[in-house]
Amino acid sequence: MNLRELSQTLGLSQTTVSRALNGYPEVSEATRKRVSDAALEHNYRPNTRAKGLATGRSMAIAHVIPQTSHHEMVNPVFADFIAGAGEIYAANGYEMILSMTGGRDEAKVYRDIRAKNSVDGVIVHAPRLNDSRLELLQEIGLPFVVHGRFGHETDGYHWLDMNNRRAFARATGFLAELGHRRIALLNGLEEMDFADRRRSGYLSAFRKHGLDVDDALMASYEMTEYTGFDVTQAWLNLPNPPTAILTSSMIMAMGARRAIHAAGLVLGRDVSLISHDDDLSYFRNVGAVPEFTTLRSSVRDHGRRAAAMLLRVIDSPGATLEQELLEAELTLGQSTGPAPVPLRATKQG
Amino acid sequence: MNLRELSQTLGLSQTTVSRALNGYPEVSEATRKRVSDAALEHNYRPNTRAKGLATGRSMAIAHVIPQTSHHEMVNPVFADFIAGAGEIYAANGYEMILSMTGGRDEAKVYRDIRAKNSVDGVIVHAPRLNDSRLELLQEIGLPFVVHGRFGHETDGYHWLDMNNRRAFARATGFLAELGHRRIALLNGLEEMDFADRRRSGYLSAFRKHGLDVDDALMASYEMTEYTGFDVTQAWLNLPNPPTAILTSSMIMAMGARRAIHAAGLVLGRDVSLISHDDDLSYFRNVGAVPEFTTLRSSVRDHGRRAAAMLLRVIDSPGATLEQELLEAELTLGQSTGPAPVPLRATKQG
DNA sequence: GTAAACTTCCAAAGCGCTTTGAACGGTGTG
DNA sequence: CACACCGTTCAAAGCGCTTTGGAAGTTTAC
Repeated sequence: MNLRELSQTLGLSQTTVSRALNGYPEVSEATRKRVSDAALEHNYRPNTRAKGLATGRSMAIAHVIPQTSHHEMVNPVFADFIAGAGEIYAANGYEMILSMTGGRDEAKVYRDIRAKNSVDGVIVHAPRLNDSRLELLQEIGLPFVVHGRFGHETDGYHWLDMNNRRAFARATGFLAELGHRRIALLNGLEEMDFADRRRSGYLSAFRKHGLDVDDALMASYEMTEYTGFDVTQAWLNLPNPPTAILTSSMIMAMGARRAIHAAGLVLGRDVSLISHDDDLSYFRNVGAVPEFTTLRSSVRDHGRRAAAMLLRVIDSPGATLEQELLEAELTLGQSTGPAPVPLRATKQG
Repeated sequence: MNLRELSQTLGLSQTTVSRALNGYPEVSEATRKRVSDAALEHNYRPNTRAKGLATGRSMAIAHVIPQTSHHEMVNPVFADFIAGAGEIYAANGYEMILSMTGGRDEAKVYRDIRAKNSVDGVIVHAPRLNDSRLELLQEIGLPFVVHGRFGHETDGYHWLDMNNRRAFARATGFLAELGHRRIALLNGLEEMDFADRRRSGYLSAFRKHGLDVDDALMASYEMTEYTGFDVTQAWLNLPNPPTAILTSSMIMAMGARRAIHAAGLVLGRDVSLISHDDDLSYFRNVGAVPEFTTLRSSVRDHGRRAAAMLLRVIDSPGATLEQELLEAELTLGQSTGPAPVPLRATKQG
């Protein structure tokens, strides 16, 4: 059933039917009712493409997923982010199209999207420290919202980010106040913006608490379970191992936990652990007292907010610069405790 | 740059330019070259919507992600499946649109997709045992491929599935041959088709090896880490605990491993564990001898195959019924070993 | 040299929608 | 009664592409 057929069965013009369905004022309530009843009865939906062609709007948003690395091809947090964004799109009649850059030229993917005119806007994922995408996107003039920020270039574009720096400063400070002086950081890949901000927060707390930075205790890797295990195991074998570890993802934290157990140590007593937690549904850190102390920030919620932001930007372009910085919540769990005694002793010496 | 502009700069008609770019024979090689050079130079891409409107094909595939349950809202394996499918779509000029049913009426989502005419086909995820979608999809006449099967209704539609029954029969048999007699099954939600087939395979091995089925050792839950932990912990506290556990997902296996460690037991010695493994990139079970013994079947590969299948179905509708059953690979790791002695003794008694 | 057969290109219609500009009938006003 | 005005409806153009049905121009066949 298309518009022409529907209008014919109603004995009305396409114009009137179209207007009735789209809520235009120049149609009487009586006919509007008649039209929408008929539309419902025949399960009429306007053809997406025809509507898009006529309006110049496609009612679709693209999420461009970069291939961040060889192993971490699909970061599991994308799934939750996208689920959140999808809620907003569904509620607003938008479609979500997903496009993985794979091995292809990233710039080409964006340019294609622009040239094909198939979406009204883009959500940019996984911004890097020196990311050519900012310039590119501004050049091609496609509305976009970034989940995160592009290094020091934080102005002139719309973004939504978690306050990574403050979160990791806070967590590091919390551990320092528990007496830990050897605090390790198990971070994501160095070139990622979030990883840089987290390290920066970590280091600022070191300065504030007068701790000595040890490069050996800062690692940047793909955020897989096995990396978490390997790195932690290596750290625990150090002559002067860390008494506390900060990890950038729950998956890494699970690997770290495994290494700690494997070494015969007890989490929260021998080694403290704080992880950033995207609050993924299938990893939920539950219980009266959760197992892990975490910096929690729901990536699903980020998805919702970023999507809503993009829709606002599309609706009123150039209205305001939308920038939202979300705070992570430090949630106490059983994985943190005071620094073990032997190290407290060295702290005094 | 659109077709009209491009044809004007070339001094050709839109017809000729369109044909040149789409490889039609009635255009000389010389002009074809001239046209495609100009298209490249101006970065011309045909407008997706206009092309779709004209051809009646939208060059897009929808993946409809059901909300399987409250907690496991976004099954993490979808991400990898979709990444695999995305490769195929990208290589064939298709777009992938993602649509989560969320809390909405599932049938309505499919009907809308059909009525809006915005995709050429659908991949159906997470089929259930009694799933009304089969009838619905056949009624509305939208090409579709199912990842999995709809219960006993295995004919009359295109599907790609893993041989869940055989895989779990094999793993159970393998454990039985190692002397285990108390083998537990930690499965996904009961209404899911895959869970039913896995239990059926598990039970068939019980019959074959003359083992006694104990309902207390069969659990069906959402496949989260915490469920894996909780259920395993409860099992280990049983007066007559299992000596081996089969899990339906690596995430559950990780929870199970945690419970085994927490009980002071050693994986592969005190308790054996075999998990189904979707071969997710961030959970990859690596190492010379992998930690877990698994039934491995790359869900990313499933995504590729299902996508390719759907494209074939769309290209030649009604050609053949495409049904592909993939075998999982039993990969030996360190999580399995002979049944511990005290239980071997009871086996004799 | 002319008809037939290709080759190469084009004008125009059509895909299903929105939207502009105009028409039509009914009301209120002077 | 004529006029303007308003509410309601419509015909037609246009979005950017493909494709049908020619129409030129070029080659081959007799």
